Amino acid sequence: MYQGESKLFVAIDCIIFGFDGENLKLLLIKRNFEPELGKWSLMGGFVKENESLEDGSKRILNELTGLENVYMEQIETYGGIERDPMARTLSISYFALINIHEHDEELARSKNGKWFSFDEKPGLIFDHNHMVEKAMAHLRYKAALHPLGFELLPEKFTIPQLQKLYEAIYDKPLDRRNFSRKILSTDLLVDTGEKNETGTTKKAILYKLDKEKYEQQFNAFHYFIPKGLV
Amino acid sequence: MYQGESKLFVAIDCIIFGFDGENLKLLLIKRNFEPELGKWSLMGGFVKENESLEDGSKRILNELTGLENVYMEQIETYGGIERDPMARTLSISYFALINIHEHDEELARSKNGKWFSFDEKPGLIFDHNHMVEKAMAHLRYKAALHPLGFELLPEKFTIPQLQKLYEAIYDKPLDRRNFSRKILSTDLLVDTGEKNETGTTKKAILYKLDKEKYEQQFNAFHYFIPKGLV
DNA sequence: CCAAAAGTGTTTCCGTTACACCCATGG
DNA sequence: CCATGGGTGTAACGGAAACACTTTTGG
Repeated sequence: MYQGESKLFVAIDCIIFGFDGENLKLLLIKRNFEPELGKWSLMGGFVKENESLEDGSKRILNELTGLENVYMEQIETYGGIERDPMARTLSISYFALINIHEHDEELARSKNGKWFSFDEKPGLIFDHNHMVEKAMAHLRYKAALHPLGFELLPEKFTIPQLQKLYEAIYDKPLDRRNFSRKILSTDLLVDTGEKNETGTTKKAILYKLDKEKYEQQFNAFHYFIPKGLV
Repeated sequence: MYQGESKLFVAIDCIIFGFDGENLKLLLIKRNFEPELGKWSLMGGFVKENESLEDGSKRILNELTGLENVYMEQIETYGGIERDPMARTLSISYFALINIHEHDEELARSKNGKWFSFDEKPGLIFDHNHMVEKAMAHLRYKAALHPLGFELLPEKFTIPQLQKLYEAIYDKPLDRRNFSRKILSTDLLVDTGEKNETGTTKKAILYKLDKEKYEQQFNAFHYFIPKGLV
């Protein structure tokens, strides 16, 4: 069936974002395999004959982080003829937003994984730099209008933490008071009654997501950042 | 190289939108080939070994419409295991916005192509219905914020025509005066000095796109439709 | 001179912004 | 008691929405 048509290698590459409280970070691997052994790249793998793309992307993310139930989104499929010098290979990029403190550090280390801030990120193989840029642009685009940011934080978090995240995403300072009002006006946050214990000054309120409203409202337009920023 | 990894069939399917002045339409084909001979589907084809995705999508669109230089955008890649009963096949969906009056009708007819409004659209094979829905959602999402609509109109067009297009996309009536002001405030339109001759009442001004500004501002956020609509 | 569609103006309203003050905490 | 960061309030501004009037055209 479909005789005479070509079959192609199809890979999945994951752009894995994390947030450590100060900087937005990217999880990369130093390749101990060919091609481009010894260079940095995104975590990736081939799509198997009996595996859906969704399953494949989850599997590949899990191989490096040990995580399941992570927010992932298919970004784009890259299909230039010469993008992989070994053989014609398509690559479908997925971005993943993970809570950086929950992943399996041991596992990541064993796969030569390392977190990088954007200002110290090494050059990557193939078109992976381009994939990262595209994913970053998508993150900025989407986080401006949709409550994406929560995916990068722990289950309980404070509004100042969320603000730091948005400031990291857009690399711009935001007004505390306006940001707080915008976030609270979405009605997506529930006061847990607890306070952040880590601070040396006034303790901030710990909120958690109202999962139900979050699902429902995810496609509504919000404006988490000042207009004209993206 | 990459021995032991699977290769997969990879197809491209095109969601082709057109606008006839009243309704938003979709160009579909009645298949005279297997599988699903005799049923309706999107125009598609396989990606060739020596062809990039971009070239492939253009080729496939051209085979049905005879058009080149069409606005196309990659939407999503579908990779469920069972989506094509003949053989495991990925499909990358592209949407195309074409000026319905410029395509090669003869060619389209020879390929069993036919335009459908959304309310008379037949059920489609495989996951093509889902692809259409996704593309439609993308059109709504994007046209709300970016000046996409122009791609569907003739080179010279009037503001009322553009408004009818937006009303078709969102299936909602819009306020003439506010819509006109919004569009003109973008500064993307140039008055050609000509007037639309077809009307039986007051003739509307024919505008054309300021291509340069269009390219520059395409990624800026506009609000062509009232908030909360999408 | 009438109907139908196109063009332009104005007021109102609401969300965003820009800014100030108070409160809690640990040292 | 003071420095630091967190929470809340308010006035001013600007863009969007709601609405009305005038103009052009063909019949």
